[in-house]
Amino acid sequence: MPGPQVETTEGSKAPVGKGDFLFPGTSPDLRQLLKTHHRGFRAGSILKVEAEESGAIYCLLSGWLALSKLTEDGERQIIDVILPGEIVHPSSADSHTSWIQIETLCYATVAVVPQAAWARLEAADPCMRRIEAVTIAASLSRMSERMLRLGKGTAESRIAYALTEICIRLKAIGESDVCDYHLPMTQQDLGDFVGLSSVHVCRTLRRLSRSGVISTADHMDITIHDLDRLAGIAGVDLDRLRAEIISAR
Amino acid sequence: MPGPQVETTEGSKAPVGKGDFLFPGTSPDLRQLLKTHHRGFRAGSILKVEAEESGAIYCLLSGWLALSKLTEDGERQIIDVILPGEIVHPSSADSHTSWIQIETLCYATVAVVPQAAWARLEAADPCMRRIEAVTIAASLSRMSERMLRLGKGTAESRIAYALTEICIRLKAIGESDVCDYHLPMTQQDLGDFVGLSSVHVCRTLRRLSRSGVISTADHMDITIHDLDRLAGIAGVDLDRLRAEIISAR
DNA sequence: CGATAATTTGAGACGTTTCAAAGCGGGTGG
DNA sequence: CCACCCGCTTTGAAACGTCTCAAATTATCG
Repeated sequence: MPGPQVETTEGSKAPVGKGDFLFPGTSPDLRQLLKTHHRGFRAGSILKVEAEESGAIYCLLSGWLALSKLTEDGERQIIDVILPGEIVHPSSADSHTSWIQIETLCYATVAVVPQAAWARLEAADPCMRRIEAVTIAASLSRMSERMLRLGKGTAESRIAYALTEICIRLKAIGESDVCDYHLPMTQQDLGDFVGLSSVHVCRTLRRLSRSGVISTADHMDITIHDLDRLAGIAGVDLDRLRAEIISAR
Repeated sequence: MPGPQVETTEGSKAPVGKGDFLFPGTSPDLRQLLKTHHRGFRAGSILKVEAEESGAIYCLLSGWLALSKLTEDGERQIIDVILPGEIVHPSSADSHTSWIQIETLCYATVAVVPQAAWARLEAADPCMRRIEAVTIAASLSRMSERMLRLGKGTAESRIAYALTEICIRLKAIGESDVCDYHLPMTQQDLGDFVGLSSVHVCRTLRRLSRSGVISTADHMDITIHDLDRLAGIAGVDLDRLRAEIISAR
């Protein structure tokens, strides 16, 4: 695990995602808010530590985030991966500390909006409510799909599910028309995401390649050759999954 | 797995939970709404099937619910356990099908409130917003704590965590002052909850009893003799956990 | 081009599952 | 009221999947 510092500096790679266009039904007020609090974070930055004081909402404009938890002995579980256009509410039930650690998986631009400003916007613009409800529903849905495979489910189906889920979500935001994308994670990260050791992630990935379902190029460039077969291995109905985790628009 | 039917009949056992008193800052309107849509379900009823059309919000007044997912080959993962005073929003991102199966773990009374009525109440009473936000935050927090242990974490720590979480939540609603409660689940259910086979749940439970941390009596009566030690095995900081999953009030 | 991090592969250890069978308990019908 | 039955728990033994350790290989970056 690298030792990432809290960074605000501009990063190196071209950003993924198209900013405001990602947020549906965007009011001028929201656009303004996002622009005002817009910040860049380099890969591996920690935006928020778990149990830390938290008074802001995080809107991802470009790049990838990981929400993670750490065990006492320093092992990491990635609870969710956040893509451009998604919103993170880090406040837990006590409404002032964070339930999660927020880190960047690559260079990312994020609008860190203070809760007060967010609440004002919410009150002013009724359609914000719907966006939020849908965001939360999608996040619960995909978390529970992953839990299902963490509990029951082999290494193959966990990896296959993760690749399928990411693929579908990327398509929904127009990042990948074909089933071909770059995962900005190491095999270690992917292991922390699906509950496997990095060694076994490697083996599983290679088994999937050998069987021709996917192929991988340098540093986690994934090509899905047969999405239906991958979904089969994941044990997921693609249409049902899309309905559950993709906003209706 | 039993074959539970969709039941609406009154059940047999005395209900757990005190109805309206559980919902904080309860407005007369909410009380009225809960009373109107109040229904009883016997143990093992399925209130909602996954991917089914869903147009209601479920407020649990008494008893226990399980939110579960099924794999293609019929295995079940319990995603969350719901206690009296908690609210379930089954709508997924497409906002009209359910992301989860809802079932009763014992006789339960539930207010099944149509979305329209709920939305009206939400619009009328601003404090509903806060209740909902806190409910969702708590649910995300405890789901992610469980994911952390599903991914990393031994059988012992998974079971220990589940028992700890339930204990803390029961205390918060005044159901159990001492660390002594009845779990309305079989060992199979508990296994489906923490991602273990029922056989291994049994072994783990007995190991925990033999070491004196807990003891179990007939059909899942749990007594926690040393909550701190149990929390230690679970790898959880009790105060941090309470802050994350218990509403501030 | 050397240093450092990430991937790949092998072999053995470990924890959990599966299969099987034996106790226990509670409910039902005779 | 007893006997039976069925579901749940308990225990053992073997099989299986994943992890750990270790070393070789390959990419990345200064």
